[in-house]
Amino acid sequence: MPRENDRTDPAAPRRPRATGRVTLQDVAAAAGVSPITVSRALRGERAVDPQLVQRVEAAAKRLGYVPDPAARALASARSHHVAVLIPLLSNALFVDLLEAVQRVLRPAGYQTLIGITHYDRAEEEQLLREQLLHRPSGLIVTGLDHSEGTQRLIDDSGVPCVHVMELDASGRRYTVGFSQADAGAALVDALWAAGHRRIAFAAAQLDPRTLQRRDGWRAALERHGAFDPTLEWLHPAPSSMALGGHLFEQILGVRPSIDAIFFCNDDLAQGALLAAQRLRVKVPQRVAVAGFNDLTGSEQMHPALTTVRTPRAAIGEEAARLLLRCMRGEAVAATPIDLGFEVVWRQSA
Amino acid sequence: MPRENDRTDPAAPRRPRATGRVTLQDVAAAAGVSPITVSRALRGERAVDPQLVQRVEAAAKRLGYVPDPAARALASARSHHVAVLIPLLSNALFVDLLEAVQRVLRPAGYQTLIGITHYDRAEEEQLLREQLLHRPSGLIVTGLDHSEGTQRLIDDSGVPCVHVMELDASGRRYTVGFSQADAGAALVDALWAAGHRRIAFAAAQLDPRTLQRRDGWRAALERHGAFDPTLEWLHPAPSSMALGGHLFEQILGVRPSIDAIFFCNDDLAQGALLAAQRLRVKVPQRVAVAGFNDLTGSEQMHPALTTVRTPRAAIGEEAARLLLRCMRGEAVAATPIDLGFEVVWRQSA
DNA sequence: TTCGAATCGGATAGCGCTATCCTACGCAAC
DNA sequence: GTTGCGTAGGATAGCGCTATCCGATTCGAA
Repeated sequence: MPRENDRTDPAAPRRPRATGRVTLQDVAAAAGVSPITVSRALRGERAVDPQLVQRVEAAAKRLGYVPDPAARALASARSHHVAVLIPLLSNALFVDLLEAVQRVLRPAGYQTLIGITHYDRAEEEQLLREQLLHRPSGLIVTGLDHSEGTQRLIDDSGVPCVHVMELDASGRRYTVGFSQADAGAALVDALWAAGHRRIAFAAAQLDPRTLQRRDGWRAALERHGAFDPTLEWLHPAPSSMALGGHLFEQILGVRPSIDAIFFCNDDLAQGALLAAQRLRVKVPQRVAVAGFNDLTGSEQMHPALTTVRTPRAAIGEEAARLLLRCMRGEAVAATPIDLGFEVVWRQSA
Repeated sequence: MPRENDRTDPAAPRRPRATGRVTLQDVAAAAGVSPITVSRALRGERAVDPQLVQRVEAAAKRLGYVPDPAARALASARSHHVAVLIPLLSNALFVDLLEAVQRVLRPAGYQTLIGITHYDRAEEEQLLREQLLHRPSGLIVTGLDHSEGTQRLIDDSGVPCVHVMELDASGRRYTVGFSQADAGAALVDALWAAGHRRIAFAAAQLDPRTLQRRDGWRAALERHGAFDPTLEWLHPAPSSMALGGHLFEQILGVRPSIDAIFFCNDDLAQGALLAAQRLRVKVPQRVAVAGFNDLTGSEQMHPALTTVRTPRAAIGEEAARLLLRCMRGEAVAATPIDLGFEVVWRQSA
């Protein structure tokens, strides 16, 4: 009896590698059609006789056929990956965004590749370069401000790309988000309406969106004739509750006349509220505190934090849906999708 | 002049698709060797003349060659993906873990595929099934408790798998973590040493690790002869600061004799501390509060939260390193890697 | 009727790599 | 010599899919 690898006749075809996988071939044989027809039937590509489609689908289901992503990617030069670039996962904002994106993309058959840029444009570029190797079908990136190389990679790749969290009215990019500047201004207007007059802006990280909020804060104050550059407190370090506490203490120490502080995000603001307790500073009587994003926990704070609720889950879903349409090849207008925001008034102001 | 697609001679080879990509072929031509030699030289597979290796590497670098992951995956039946399954991203614990994993795996050339199970065993199984399609080189999963199907998928796939956050002494699985039960017991001992006698355990989510902490709490109390089943408060809902507040209020209302509460995680405990402020309950005088994990913010709380610091970053790194060795085909003993924990004593107890 | 156009299944040839087999060569043992 | 064996480069054949070209058939318009 010949051994497994006995190859007396060199012309005999080599035994195929037994991978145990159900292939298109198997489905084709079972359905009595050619492999290419199976491929087309399952992808809904080109017109295929509905009866055949049904037969193919039945066979595929019966055999438990699942297409091989690698083979697909190699043959079509497109994977079913979607690359998502976000600055951080330690900010609940981006986690909510990401979960929403996956909720839409996964049922549609797309794998999300997550890239964490740490607010670093060079790292973003490097990540994008790596992810483009996988020939993603789509791209979701945070914000509009990228390195030249990043922008060129996006453009040259020809991969549909949706920018989230900011809006671009130029019509050259797909954007889903809201106006950070308007949101900043709206919060200031609310504080103004409540009687606060010396409204400071305290920020960390200083990413583009933070600075846009700052611009909104400034514009609103100028409108009220109450802008003063010494009200601006910018700190380049990453946001944290601890830093929020430090800023709070420092601001009140240096500028006691300030009667409200708009922190660029809820992390800082929560830290400030806790520092206020330690320092026995009455909020909002002595000074009002407001944050941005309305993270979980902000409502539990004591006093509860006044903040701006941002629609990150909706942004994620909408961005994913928009991307799906682009990836399907539909012609979609690049109109900015503004999902707005909401000032949430609570006891801290 | 013939048009691009002018094909007068049907026997002439079709023009290759111009993808613009630098392939192995190109490098081979530039280095004056065959493609397979380039492949071997770059992968360090088999013995290749060092001079040739150098020539090939130089050519690859000069041309900017980067291997195509899809082609590689298809030919070798192995991608350079590592699938990571974690319950949540909204818990900083897992974010820290994930960042550490990526910090080790990315420089080694591996892409992480993140799967979020939402503490749902069926969803975990489904995610794993999808991710295995990509033929990952390795797997990192949270905990030891999985559905039968999940376990079978892992075993049958033959993909090296590291379990994190718990330890398994059976020697049949790779595990990196610490003893959740010991950590729970250690915290109880510390509370006991500080004079607390009626120590409640309050938990949400009720995942396996939470219950192990409960077991540690119970074992310690029994050792001290102070166990009482009415001290146990389990709530199946997901953890949140809000829920922590509710539990705190409820526990003190129903069992006023309780003088310390061990919350199964810092989220709940932080919520409890905030609720204490609202309710004007003195912590730790009236009741001590302790948490678990030492998340950012716990130190800022007022009073600062007593908790257990868990080495999640170290766990992520160690797990990734272990996995790398397995993926390289090294024979690695499946000894549990215990990275310990540390009780962090602060003002809340 | 005739011809162009539209429709749809199939044959063929890769996508860019790696597994596998093969062979040439050098070197030591007998 | 010759046999044996280890070493290292190369030829060949896919991995499982899809792009592309073909051709048979149908149909409406001229």
